[in-house]
Amino acid sequence: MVTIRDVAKRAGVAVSTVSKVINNYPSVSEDTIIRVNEAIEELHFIPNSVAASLSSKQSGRVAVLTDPDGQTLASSEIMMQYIMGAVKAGNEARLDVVPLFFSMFAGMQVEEIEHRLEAQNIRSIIVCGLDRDMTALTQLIEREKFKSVVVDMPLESENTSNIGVDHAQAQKDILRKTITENTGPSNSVLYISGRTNSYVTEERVRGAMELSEEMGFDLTVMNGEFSEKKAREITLKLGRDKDIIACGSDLMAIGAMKALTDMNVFHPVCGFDGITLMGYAGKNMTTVRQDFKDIGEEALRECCRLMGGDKGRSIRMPYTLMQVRYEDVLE
Amino acid sequence: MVTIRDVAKRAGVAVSTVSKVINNYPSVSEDTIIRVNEAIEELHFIPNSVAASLSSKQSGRVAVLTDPDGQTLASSEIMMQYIMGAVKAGNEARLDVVPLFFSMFAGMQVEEIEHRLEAQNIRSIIVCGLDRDMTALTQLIEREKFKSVVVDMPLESENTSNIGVDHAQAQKDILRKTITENTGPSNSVLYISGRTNSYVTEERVRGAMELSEEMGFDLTVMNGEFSEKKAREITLKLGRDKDIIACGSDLMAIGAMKALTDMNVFHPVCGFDGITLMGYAGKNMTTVRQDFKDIGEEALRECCRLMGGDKGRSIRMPYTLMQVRYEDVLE
DNA sequence: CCTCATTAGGAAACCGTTTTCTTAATGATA
DNA sequence: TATCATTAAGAAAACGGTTTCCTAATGAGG
Repeated sequence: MVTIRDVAKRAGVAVSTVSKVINNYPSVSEDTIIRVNEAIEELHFIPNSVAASLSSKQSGRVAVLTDPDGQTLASSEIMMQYIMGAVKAGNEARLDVVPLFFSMFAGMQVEEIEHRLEAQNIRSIIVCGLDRDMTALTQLIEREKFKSVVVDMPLESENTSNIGVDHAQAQKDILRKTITENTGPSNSVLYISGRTNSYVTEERVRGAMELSEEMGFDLTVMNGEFSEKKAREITLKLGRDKDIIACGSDLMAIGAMKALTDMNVFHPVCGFDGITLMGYAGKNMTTVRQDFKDIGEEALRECCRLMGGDKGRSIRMPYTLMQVRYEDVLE
Repeated sequence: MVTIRDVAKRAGVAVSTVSKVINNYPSVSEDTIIRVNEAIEELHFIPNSVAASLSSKQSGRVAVLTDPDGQTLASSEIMMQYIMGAVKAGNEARLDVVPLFFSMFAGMQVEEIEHRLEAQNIRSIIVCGLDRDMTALTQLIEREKFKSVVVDMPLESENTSNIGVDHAQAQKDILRKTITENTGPSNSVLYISGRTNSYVTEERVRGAMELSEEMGFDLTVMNGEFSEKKAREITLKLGRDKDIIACGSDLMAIGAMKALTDMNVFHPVCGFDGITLMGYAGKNMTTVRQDFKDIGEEALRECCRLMGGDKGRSIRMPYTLMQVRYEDVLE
């Protein structure tokens, strides 16, 4: 393995100088920079990230915490996107990204989790799929020992940023689109919501309710708990008499659509997320497509900013409204 | 952060002694072990894996190389399972697992990939989703600079193990089951295969052909390239006159089933993999369920063995035949 | 009782970086 | 010309472990 010493020798400078060049420190002359970079090129030197992360409290590593075991079947796809995005951005920023899963910390106190993260030189965490009732993880973020970027939870502080789409607005948009594009009476909407301990549920429900006031349609909200099965049951019971079924997640939208199909009723259904599975569920479905990979990337970049000293903030990501078609799945 | 020095002080021994206790070295007295472990407990000491991996050529880190961008939509779920399994087992073995994606190495020569891995202190790699035409990655494995565990490729050497189910046997089993459980004539099977540059395709096709000889049914093999669309097209063209459609992957099975449904034909279809998506595709489908998470776990354990000095070998993992039902998806 | 082998434990070097000090050299100012 | 900043570069001390010696103590063998 070629080390920084080899480069230093080759360039005829001290190791510290090479390090400064690598990290773009000021107070290195143009000449030296060139000489060092040549040596780096010639020797195909790549700095050892493990050593860097050990010696530097700066170049910390960042953990992506996800919960692919979590409630929904869709989560595996979504979590993978988050991870891919973060790993990709981490690669570009020369930052080690380590994937961790909620299940690893099951039953642990905050302190222990903290120790475990410290023991991996983790300085920053990205948390995806956090619910209100996950106290240990929430505490972890709030104690601010780590720079945190939380996806879809309104946490914000000196060391904590949050990121995600504007769920309320997106819900309004997709629902409005669904209503206006369908010629039926559309004055009666069944909204099947996600679990109530989830922030996105609150927001999405709020969006739906606000729109119902604005447009003056009838809105029934039922708790589908993010469960396809539950959504199915609710739809079987109440779906027939409604004009439109709106769901707080794609998975529930699928459950609802299956139920409608079984009943031989053909109301439009809209979901939320934009998972691949949607393509397989039926016709006349729309959804809000979030770009989870982009979110993962941006979350990692935000980690860098926080580690660089920036204050926590709120980041809203774009989304798109889409008509679901099986043909799209076939690429 | 509490370090090994703190523990040493507390236990009244040298750092080296603590290290020996942590790593279960011999030549430490029972007494000392107990004292040290008490100190570890009391201080809540967790060894820093970064430092360990820097100082020790032994405690290397292992990379999981996956390709979730890859051809199939299913891959995101499958790759996630591999990663989860590996991370879980890595956690237990106190080994850092770092996720990497094929796309990161696109267009690179082996040497560069090697350097990049070395620069992360990676000593062992798990490769999932490798195809015959990925020369750089194949070379990477064959140069044996790293201990490799390859999923579903028959690579084996001093430093290389392979792991996976017996694809030929599994294909025979699922096909036999599909044939015997369906009362129709069943003397004519359409087999839609995966891409030909893939080892699993060879094996699965071999299995189907062997069974066709053994049981004396008619077998037509078509190349579906692991594509749902292609499988759909093939089925539209040839499916009607067959009795059974067998596919080299679930995704293709779904494409085939959709095509049959569109044609109002109801032949049994069998796939391969056991992805969640199958539950949404239709009735009368069977598949071979692989436990990708288990494979990931076992792969990581094999990395440990290889790093411990064991020679490479071949590991066959169990699989199950299953009837696909939407109800199962609803758990 | 002396020698030799064996064992328990410690001191110190090392892994490959970063970072903090120093020092030397340069140029500006008085 | 003497003084003081300022800048470029190097030496050395971290970072938190592992590992390689080395020493002291113990017990066995003669």
